[in-house]
Amino acid sequence: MVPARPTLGDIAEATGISEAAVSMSLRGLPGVSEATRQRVVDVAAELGYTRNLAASTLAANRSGLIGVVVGDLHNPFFADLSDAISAVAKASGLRVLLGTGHYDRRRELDALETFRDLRADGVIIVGTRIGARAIETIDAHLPVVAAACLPRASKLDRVVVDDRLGGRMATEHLIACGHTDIAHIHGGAGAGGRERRAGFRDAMQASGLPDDHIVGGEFTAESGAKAVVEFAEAPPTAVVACSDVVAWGAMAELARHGVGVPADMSVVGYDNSSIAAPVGDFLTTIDGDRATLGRRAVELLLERLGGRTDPVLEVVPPRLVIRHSTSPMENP
Amino acid sequence: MVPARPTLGDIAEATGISEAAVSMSLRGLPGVSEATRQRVVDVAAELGYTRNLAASTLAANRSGLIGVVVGDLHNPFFADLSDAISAVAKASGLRVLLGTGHYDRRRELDALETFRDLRADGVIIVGTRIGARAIETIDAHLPVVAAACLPRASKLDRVVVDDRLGGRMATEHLIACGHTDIAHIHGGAGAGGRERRAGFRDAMQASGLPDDHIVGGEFTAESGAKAVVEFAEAPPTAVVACSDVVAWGAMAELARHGVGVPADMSVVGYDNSSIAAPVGDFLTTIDGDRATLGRRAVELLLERLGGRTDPVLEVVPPRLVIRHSTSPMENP
DNA sequence: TCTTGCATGTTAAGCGCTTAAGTTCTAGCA
DNA sequence: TGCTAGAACTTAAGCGCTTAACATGCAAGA
Repeated sequence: MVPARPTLGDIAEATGISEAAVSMSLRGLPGVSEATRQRVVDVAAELGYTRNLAASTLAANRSGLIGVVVGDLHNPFFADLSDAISAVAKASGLRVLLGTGHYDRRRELDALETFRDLRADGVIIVGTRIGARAIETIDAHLPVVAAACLPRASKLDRVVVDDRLGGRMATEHLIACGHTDIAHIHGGAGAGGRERRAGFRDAMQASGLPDDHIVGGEFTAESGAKAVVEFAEAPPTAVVACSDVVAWGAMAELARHGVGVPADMSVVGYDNSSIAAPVGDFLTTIDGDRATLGRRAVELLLERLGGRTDPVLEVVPPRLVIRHSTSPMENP
Repeated sequence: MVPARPTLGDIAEATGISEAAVSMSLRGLPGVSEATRQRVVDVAAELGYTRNLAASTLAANRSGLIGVVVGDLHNPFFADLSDAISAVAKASGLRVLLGTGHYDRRRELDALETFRDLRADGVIIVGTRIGARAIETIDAHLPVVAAACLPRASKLDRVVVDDRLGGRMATEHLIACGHTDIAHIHGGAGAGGRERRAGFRDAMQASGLPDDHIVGGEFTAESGAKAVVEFAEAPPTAVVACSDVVAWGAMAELARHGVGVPADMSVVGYDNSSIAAPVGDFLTTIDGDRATLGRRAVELLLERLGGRTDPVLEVVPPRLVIRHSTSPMENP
């Protein structure tokens, strides 16, 4: 363990070339002949050289690292987003490390501070609950981009999904299918819950339909199941759920009552999460476009590193994914 | 952004104390009077000092960082395990960073190498598919502990759940409930799949029951759903799934077909993951004891750092968690 | 009164790298 | 032939910290 890892100096000695030239060779900088570079690379491989990131960070004042602080690893939406971020960052030659806090503000902040201390080039926070003040303190040191969350730190770059639009799109899809009696299972104060509900209302009002058939209250499957029970007396013909999980809970309950989806009732979910997978290619849902979200987050970070200073708020439109849980209203 | 962060030197100047003394003060080392320490701490706070981890890592040849390489963020078992690791490590004064590869060997290796280059004090790999050779190369530089996966690198410390026992426990529970027609939805070559299946067979054989009703093949919800379709012709009365996700997929499909759980069919999952939450306090499952797994992984790492050199393989027994997805067989 | 010893510092070297500012040396050109 | 430009390096300073080795002053024991 730790058997004196070779350094640039060792390579320099072995090749008879100066440390500086070795460094330049290894990093592919101009100013070294191709023959020399090749020799250096060969010797480095032979010696099992690995560059010391601590040393190069210190010397160059750049680490080539970006940190991602994820609020909750269990949320598949965030997991997808982190994956997207990693992929894009890697393409830009940056390495990505994750920190997590499992919704514990203190631990989230720890992660953020670790990245700051590490001299990461920048940080992307994903669905965290860190306070605006704490973020601004960090942002003074290294650029912070918020993805899928909206801290009230005005000077930050932020990328979010337009959940209100998403709620509207889901509802409009059902209206276009001919449904008029549509209920919404809402998610209360959870992430995007309010906006999605507002979108539902927008769509219903725009079509002159009643917008007050709203039940539920949480982002859980139970909430979905309970909602179904609640409107058992006077069931709507279609439902907009605030998330796929909720939709799934509702559908499970409907199945138990012998209500077929979409035959007897159409259901739209939200998130296009992998949680929709159990129901196969089944659930019509709203896709939050994690790929775009992740890509833009990295791009905004790169722009900041490139010198931009004015904050950007970017709203990514969601996408309606029509599958098989919704169907046109049959004319009676 | 990056407005010349204060250094130890700045604090030294501001307090009129040497850099060395400032360093010792900030780290709480002996050799400095309490009065001086307090003064240093105050001035540091006032100046907004944050320690440069790159510099201290370089100088001390220790980073206080441990890396966790997670195979798949979407697997809630791994997410839980990472959480457990973070918590324990933090209690030992170590900071934890995550790297992920989303089951891409190359990207997993990238993460591992990043930690090596960062001079992390050690690495815990969680359910990754990195090859044994690659791991041993890294292990030569910094201690690597494998959790919930069994790379064939013999010199490594490893902590695993006794999945064979777990599979047996799940099956025995159903047998104890009076079931005799029990199927297993297996997970193929995925982590623990083989062992869980072997455990299923152990239990069935021990009770003289047929052990060949095995379907499925992957650790996905789809696989679970497909399995249900596969045995639609001659459904068993109980099912042992190789994971909660798979059980969940199966149950979703069962629900669609109007098959009640546990009324018409008992289902046991595996992992006791938070994914069991959508189904509330519902899914009977095998608990892999992530807390113990995570704690032991960190402890083994600390022991390595403390000087132990002989490899350890630790097997943690699982626990049966009886909930409401299984019920005694009704006598016909 | 003269050591000892401890508490409280200080000095200085150095961790492994990057980079600005030289130094050679060769080739091209008038 | 002499001059210059560029290619291909080398030198040396320094990034911000840690740490071993050394200094200093003061209380206590002989």
